[in-house]
Amino acid sequence: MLDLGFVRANLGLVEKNLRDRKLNPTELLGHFRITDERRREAITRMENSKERRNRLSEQVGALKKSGENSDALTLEIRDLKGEIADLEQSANSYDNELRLLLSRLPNILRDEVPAGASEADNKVVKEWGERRRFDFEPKPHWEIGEALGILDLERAAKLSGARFAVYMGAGARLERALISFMLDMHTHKHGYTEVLPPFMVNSKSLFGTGNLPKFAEDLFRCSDADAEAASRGEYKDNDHWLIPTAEVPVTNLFRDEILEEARLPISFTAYTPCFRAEAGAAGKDTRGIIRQHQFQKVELVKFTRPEDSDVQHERLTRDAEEILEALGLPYRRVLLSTADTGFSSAKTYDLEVWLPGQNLYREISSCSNFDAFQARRANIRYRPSGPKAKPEFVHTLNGSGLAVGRTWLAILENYQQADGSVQLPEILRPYMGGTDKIAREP
RNA sequence: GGAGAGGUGGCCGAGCGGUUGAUGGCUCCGGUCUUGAAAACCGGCAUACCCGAAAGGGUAUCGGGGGUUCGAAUCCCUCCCUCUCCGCCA
Repeated sequence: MLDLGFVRANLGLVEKNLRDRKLNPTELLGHFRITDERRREAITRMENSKERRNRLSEQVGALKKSGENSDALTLEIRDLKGEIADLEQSANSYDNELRLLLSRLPNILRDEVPAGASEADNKVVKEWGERRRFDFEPKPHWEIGEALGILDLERAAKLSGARFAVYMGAGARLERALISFMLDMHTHKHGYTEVLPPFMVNSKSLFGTGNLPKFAEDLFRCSDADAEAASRGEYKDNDHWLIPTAEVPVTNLFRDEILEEARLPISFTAYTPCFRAEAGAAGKDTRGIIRQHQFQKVELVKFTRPEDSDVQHERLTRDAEEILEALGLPYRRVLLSTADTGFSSAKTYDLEVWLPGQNLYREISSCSNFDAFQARRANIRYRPSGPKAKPEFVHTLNGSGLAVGRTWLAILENYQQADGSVQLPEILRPYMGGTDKIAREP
């Protein structure tokens, strides 16, 4: 969320930011000025009436104390009460309207984010690794997986419908191996603390990371969660939604807290399944396990001082890249354009892995700097040391380190052999019981 | 799920209808003292919003919401959370 005072003072900039993101400023910002004015007017009138009530009430107290009659004042206050209730209602309604408006405004993009109209304008800033040359026609992962008997999409559909997967045998173990390998690397080598958070969160948490109110349709919710209420700006702490990413529970760990500066930066890594409704993605990526309602992911989350977030963003992105490098998977780093950068993010790098079976690069990680945008929504602050010592919002960052399902399929496609087996990258072998390949069981 | 106890400022902890944003202690910040530090002493220290050029003023906030009252941290209702005991359970 942007700061109200900031939006008021920089309306032009906010509007430009919306245009850069290819969003509609009229729709999102339409009555900001008017709503803001009406809200302030209503608040001022309400507070003036309350002040009068408080003064009169004080006088009643004084009269009662000295044993004098206070009936006249009491009656006057009674009249005031109705007036206050009306003013309060109107002030609240303008206040809610403005807050909802504010909460739907995306983060301000960094200057270095390339201008663009779509993902086609994303900028490749780096390429790593050599694409393997095959002496046979490389297959897509769904063919390799089904043939090896380690991926069963048909039975998954029977169990749960489209966009689910069942991993079998070495396939299941490979998923688990990848999770362990990634967590080990991030905790041992990159200095992250491992977290195992709940896989369900309340709507307050989803507001904190920016998933609500705008993206309710992307989420799976439990029977106690009310999407309608969330769209009105009501966020509960006792309802349940399935997490779309570990970013939500992990970022919200410090919601409504003040951190000691000496603790920063804080780096967490978490493995969780992720649940996404994928509304609006109908017909997209229907083959294989590219786009699932449930997938596993190892996430990286950082909390930093404002002045450190850019450096930490680079570092976090490197931490994710090192997983790909350790696995020997060719990838490229892409700086997302203004149109493709997510709602809460000020700047995002995507890592795209090479998939020879489909002859394309595919997103496998997304690493973002959110500035104070999430911290403001979730009220996550730190106390700077020194004479000023006033709490300030931290900066939050996160990135996939990596999406496990997509890593799984990248290994199948990149390491497939002519005989249908899949060679395992050296570094994974200890996690796979010492075997060096996945082959069809005889 | 049932019974009981409790949720107060960065932390601990008083207050249990009347100028209480809230006693006190700790932490933190500034100062005195000291060669320096510690100790001691003095002073300062919540947040958001509204009005105001500013100085300053106002409103709200004692887990959340609602109610009673001229007036609520204090009384009532309700929800949430924590702790203890019982039950159930992977």
